[in-house]
Amino acid sequence: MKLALCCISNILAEQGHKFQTMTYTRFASLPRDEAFRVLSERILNNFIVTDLTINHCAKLGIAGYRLSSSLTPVIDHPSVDLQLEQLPNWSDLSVALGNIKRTIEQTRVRISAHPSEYVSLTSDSPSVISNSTRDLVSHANLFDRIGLPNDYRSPLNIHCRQDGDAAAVSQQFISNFNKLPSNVRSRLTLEVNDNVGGTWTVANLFKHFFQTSGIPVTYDSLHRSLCNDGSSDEQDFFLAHKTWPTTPLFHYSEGINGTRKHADMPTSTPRSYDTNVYFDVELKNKDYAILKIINDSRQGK
DNA sequence: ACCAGTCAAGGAAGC
DNA sequence: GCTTCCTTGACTGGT
Repeated sequence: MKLALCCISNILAEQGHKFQTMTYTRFASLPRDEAFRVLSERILNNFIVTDLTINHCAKLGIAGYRLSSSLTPVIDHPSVDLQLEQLPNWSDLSVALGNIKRTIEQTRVRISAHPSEYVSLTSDSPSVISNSTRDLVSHANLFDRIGLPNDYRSPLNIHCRQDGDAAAVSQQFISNFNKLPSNVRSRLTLEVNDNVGGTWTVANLFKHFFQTSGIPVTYDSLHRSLCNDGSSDEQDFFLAHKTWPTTPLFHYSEGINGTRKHADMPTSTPRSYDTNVYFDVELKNKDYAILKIINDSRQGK
């Protein structure tokens, strides 16, 4: 069983290596040159922190890393829609991307991403679909820039958040999915939802997305416990497991007092049922939580 | 230096 | 139907 860090290393953050962001509102309020200067410096910082974080994972024995989905703020906003090449520090950004690519090649840390929960491929609103498409394409293009495989070894994992008639909702999803560029389609996976009594259990994802379209199902221990149709954890784990043509990338998290709110630290360890699997660890203390799981499992707890 | 409010998104859930 | 909630951490502006 291999563990993966989600977005932020708390250890590096304490050392001052933090991601930066910028809102569209702020960007639009500044004079153009100033806005571009601040934005491009923050994006460069984010690429540098990403490179540091992947190296950090490798050093700690953390086998995977989920990229932050806020590495390149503002540029994907519908009113901005910029390419990285159009930023004033593109040559520096290009070097930083090359460094990330080399780090991934050297460390062999498995890279993934989990685009915003607001990405929706089932909405009736054309603007929601176009915004979601732009977001997914941006992720996939960044993946390409840093040399990630164009398949499920580097998954782009999202949810189908629309509840309702499973067949109808999935049909609408697939209709929009089919319009996506291949570098998105070949990486896209769907995760079990966390809404109680929701439509998108592992079993429904399996039936309406994997069996019809071959889309892998991302098992999540906490979401599954909240959203299931009476099936056991083991049943759902294995059902999801066989949808992956490569080693699955699943999620492990623990809720506080039975809620979906993520706990700071683990009180248990992910169950891999003796299979080969990666787990994104969605606990708030991040790498501290992962190190605890690693230490606990070494001690046979 | 610190603190509270802001930002950003789309669907769910509650009036 | 409308409002609020959900979620997150860095930014922002006022003190």
